[in-house]
Amino acid sequence: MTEPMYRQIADDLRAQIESGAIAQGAKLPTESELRVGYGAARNTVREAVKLLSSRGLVESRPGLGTFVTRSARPFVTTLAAAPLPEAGGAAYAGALGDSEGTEAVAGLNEQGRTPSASGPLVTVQTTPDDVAVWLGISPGTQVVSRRWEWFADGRPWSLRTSYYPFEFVASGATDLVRAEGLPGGSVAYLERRLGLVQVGYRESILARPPASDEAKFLELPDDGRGCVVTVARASYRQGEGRLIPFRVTVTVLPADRIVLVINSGEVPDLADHTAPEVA
Amino acid sequence: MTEPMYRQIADDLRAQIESGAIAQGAKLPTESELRVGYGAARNTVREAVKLLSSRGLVESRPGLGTFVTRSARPFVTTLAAAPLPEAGGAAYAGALGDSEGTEAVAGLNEQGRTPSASGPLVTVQTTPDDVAVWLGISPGTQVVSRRWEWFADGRPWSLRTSYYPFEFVASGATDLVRAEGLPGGSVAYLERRLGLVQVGYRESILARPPASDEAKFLELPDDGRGCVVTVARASYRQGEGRLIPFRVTVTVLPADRIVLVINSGEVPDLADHTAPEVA
DNA sequence: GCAAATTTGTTCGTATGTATT
DNA sequence: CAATACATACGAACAAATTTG
Repeated sequence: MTEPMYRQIADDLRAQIESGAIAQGAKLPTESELRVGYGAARNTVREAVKLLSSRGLVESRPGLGTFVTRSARPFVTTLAAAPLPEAGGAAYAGALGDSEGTEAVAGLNEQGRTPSASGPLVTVQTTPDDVAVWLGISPGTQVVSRRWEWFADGRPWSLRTSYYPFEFVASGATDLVRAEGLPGGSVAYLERRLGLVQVGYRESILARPPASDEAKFLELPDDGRGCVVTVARASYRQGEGRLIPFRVTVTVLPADRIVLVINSGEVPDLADHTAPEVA
Repeated sequence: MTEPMYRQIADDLRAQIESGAIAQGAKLPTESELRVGYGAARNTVREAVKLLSSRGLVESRPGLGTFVTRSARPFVTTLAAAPLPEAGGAAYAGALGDSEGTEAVAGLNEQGRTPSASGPLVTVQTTPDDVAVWLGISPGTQVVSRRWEWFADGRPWSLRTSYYPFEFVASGATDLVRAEGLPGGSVAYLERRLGLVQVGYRESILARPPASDEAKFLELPDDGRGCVVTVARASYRQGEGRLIPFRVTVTVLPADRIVLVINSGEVPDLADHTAPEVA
């Protein structure tokens, strides 16, 4: 029942970090010092440090040393804003995903962050299987995908990809395949062009390890540590006596730098009462 | 700029897994076989396998071998249900956190899952710093914490801890310190006993590595792989001309087994149109 | 029930490469 | 260039878990 030595060392170091005995940003003892201090082989203390590193508690840099990770102020994103039942046109407007311009990240401005985006990368492709299910179309059908890369304060912040049935383009929504932002957002464009009115949407949130392209863009270490949070939104319109999905947007965010917020009923302004950020 | 050998091996194995050449649940070659196959030392192929393991792609079991992880059907939890403005009493009722009984997990029943809970573990403690901020009370103040352990299908599903200012007990809400469920939930109890009416709440979602006690209960491997999703809810009441937080509930869920869903406006039933679950 | 074989887990030692100052 | 510190790679030995004969 005795713990392996590298776990004991890791637990000891973790306790020192969490108690503040080793402060944020401070340098850990070098591997040689740890080797002597714990009376273990260098490989063994490396196992311990790797455990902490894979948990994100410390970061190692060759030639410099190993440092306690600084927790950065997270980007706060408000998900489901209060419903806007009296707005004309679309009955519901969401904070994350409707707009393609800077409106989509207005919340970041309020936090004193400066958001920016790459233009959309537009591709026509065979539907990914999962997207086909959400859009209610047959696997193998063509879809238009529009991918944006978002930055906040110059740091990568999110990857957002929207999928539309290709038939929308054939029906006249030709701007969908132009690599430019759609004024007012794609939902408004589809309403103008095809008369599709968004009456609601469903968002699914999950956390998972990053794909390699995601890890690369979001600057997540490619060693399996850290994960991404994805917010997948299916937008619905009324049609044929039932609700029909007409767009899917997937937003991928780095888990260690974001907080998602949902307000229900009457709540104070975020500035007045900070959102819970669990340590 | 050449990739380290253990990464090349990991990439090769990952490609085989993702292409299906090694099926879900199938056994990887043993470390000895991999050593011969890749012409590397055993420690090197172990590094490669560890990388995949920390990403959750494979699981190793002593004496048996290493197997491709089976992706389980996730538990779907609906977060912000449609607002209930016409309900008497509390203006807003939430799906996750208001009720202490089985109502809180009714959604699981609909999925054919059988939820169960341990009784609450009640403690009176000094306020954790973060909780103090959300409750708007001074650090060092006493709070009542009520922790529930939830299971679904016999598997651990979530840890839920609610915090209340201790003054509520002194003011007459003495049942808060009893280790029993409160009929109708604690929000209803506080309204009956103290006249506190919940007018809204804010939920903050984030993903982070598990604390060691969380990893233990949720049966997450203690090797840093995997993370937890936390949903922290601050509940507000109207008072003194402003909104005052009166309760904080933190729910901790295993990231690899859950999906959070938010509905806005008109959406189909979940059973009719499956929530997006991004692969 | 027990012993052997198989497979992963832990620990050590050593050597060399690479990034930073 | 030299010193420092982490990264990679190899080899070896023993421990612990599991299955099989």
